[in-house]
Amino acid sequence: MTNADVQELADLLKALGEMNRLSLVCRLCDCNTPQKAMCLCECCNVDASGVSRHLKVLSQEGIVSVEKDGRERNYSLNRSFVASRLRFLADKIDSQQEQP
Amino acid sequence: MTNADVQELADLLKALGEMNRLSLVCRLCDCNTPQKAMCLCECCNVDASGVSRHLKVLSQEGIVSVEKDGRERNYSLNRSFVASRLRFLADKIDSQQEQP
DNA sequence: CATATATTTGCATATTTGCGCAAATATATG
DNA sequence: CATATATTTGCGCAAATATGCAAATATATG
Repeated sequence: MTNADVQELADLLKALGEMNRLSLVCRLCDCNTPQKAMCLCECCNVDASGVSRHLKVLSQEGIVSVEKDGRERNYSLNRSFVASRLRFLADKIDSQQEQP
Repeated sequence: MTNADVQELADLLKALGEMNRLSLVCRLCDCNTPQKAMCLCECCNVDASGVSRHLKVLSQEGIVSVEKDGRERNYSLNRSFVASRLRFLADKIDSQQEQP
């Protein structure tokens, strides 16, 4: 695992490791259709601009996808991407190591 | 998933979501025996006090365990705990939701 | 006991981060 | 075009975070 790989994974975990962002992710997790940002405001304790910024972070990390629809944005969770990265780390972590 | 559950998970991810801390975790990941803090210094770009602080954060989140041995501390990764938390989130994320 | 080694802690500092508010932008609709 | 709605962005601020250095602490060893 290269240094860059570790950095990339750390960035992903950092994006997920904030209460309001993780709340957004959990909210999207429970939806099977893309959600408008306004609608997502309800699940965390910040105003619209804060939600916008959090969603931008999640989007930059590839955690959510955005779909433009008129003046609205529809967000959806990139389930397989996020789950696979988490499992990748989980697998690495609990695989037994050989004796050196 | 309660609000407190989300917060707890976010705290764990935040602890993992920092380059030097994740490097420490990866390092411990590749060892099957507890490692001394001094030895762990090599894998990240901070001095001993920085490593000490990072390990403290990891320890507080239950990510690593400490074992006192004279003037040294031996750290080991709590593999099953960390892996299970990551898989818990992965499972939640990529499980398909029912139509509402 | 004196000294060396391992680790932690206090302190200062630089940087990052999350936030709200107001303004800007984009787009729909009358 | 005027107005309403959705979202983003600039700005300032307070709190959190990461870091190094030096001092403190703990413990081993001569």
